[in-house]
Amino acid sequence: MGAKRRRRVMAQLDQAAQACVRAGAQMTDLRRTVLRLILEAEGPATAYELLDRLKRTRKGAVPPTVYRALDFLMAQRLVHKLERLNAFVPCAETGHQHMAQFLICRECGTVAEIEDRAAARALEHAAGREGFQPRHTVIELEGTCAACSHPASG
Amino acid sequence: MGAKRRRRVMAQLDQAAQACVRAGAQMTDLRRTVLRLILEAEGPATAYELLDRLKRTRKGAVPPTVYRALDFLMAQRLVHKLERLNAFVPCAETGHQHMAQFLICRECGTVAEIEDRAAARALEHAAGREGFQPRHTVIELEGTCAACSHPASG
DNA sequence: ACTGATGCGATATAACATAACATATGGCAT
DNA sequence: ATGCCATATGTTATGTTATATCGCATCAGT
Repeated sequence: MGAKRRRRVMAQLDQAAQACVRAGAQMTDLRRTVLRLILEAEGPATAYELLDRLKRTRKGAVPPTVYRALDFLMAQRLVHKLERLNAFVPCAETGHQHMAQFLICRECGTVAEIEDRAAARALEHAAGREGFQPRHTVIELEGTCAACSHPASG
Repeated sequence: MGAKRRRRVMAQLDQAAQACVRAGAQMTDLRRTVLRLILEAEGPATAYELLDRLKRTRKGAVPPTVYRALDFLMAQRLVHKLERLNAFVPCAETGHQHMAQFLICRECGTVAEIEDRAAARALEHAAGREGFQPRHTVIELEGTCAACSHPASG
């Protein structure tokens, strides 16, 4: 189903471009390409993996090239960084602001993004009690996913 | 209050040593020294900062020296790693297992460790709904602490 | 003494990220 | 059209964080 997937990626890229227009941000060729590479990746992609892929179509690409694009994409909330993996994934809920939470499987490397409102609220309240104003929150649960917990069951 | 503080660090080191005995783990000189450096630090300490300090008393210290000690201390839950900072802090609740949460101030660099049971429960439930078994959880809120939010108020 | 586990020394290198300065590109006021 | 500014990207170099690997020493259990 490569064709179907490519169409979905294209749609996501168009959505992202529109979001940038609304935000008054410039979705350039470079940024679009890096976002595409992230969307096309099977799982989390490291900056240097993205760089290697980027080089295929952009000869002079070097680390700052990709890190700048990543900074932009993160600022636009189109991409998340997984701090435990030093790797990047597309934002699953592009558009609305949210406190993303990630389930990282140690066995198969799969990453699932969830959004548990109760947990988010609880953390916001806990921060509030301390007089703390959160701007960016990292929530990453590392462990074993359902598939890897029930080996060869299905 | 240097003397008071030194006594507190000593007490924490002794506690840690006892915890290791109970766990059947060896608190060696190196590990004890690295833990002491972390306890003595004003805030989060990076591995290479610890290495520099360690070198003063241990000439041949190199990165693996400190990383091995850190791995041990984290396994014993005596030290936490802050993923956003690539830095290490002592565990505030040494002894009982807990899902630590950190409030990291961007202004002053202060890090507070809290433990909000409601948030922890919510995340555990959310993970459970996905069939995910968490082994290690990272929760880090980056923002502005109370002191930095109310500048020059006191 | 033998053996296996572990802790650490030592060297090298991998992986991740940014600083600093140069060059291009496009909008816009004159 | 020209000059100016802001933004994006190119370019070079370097800084920062972390691990692989091999070897030696120590020590508990047999």
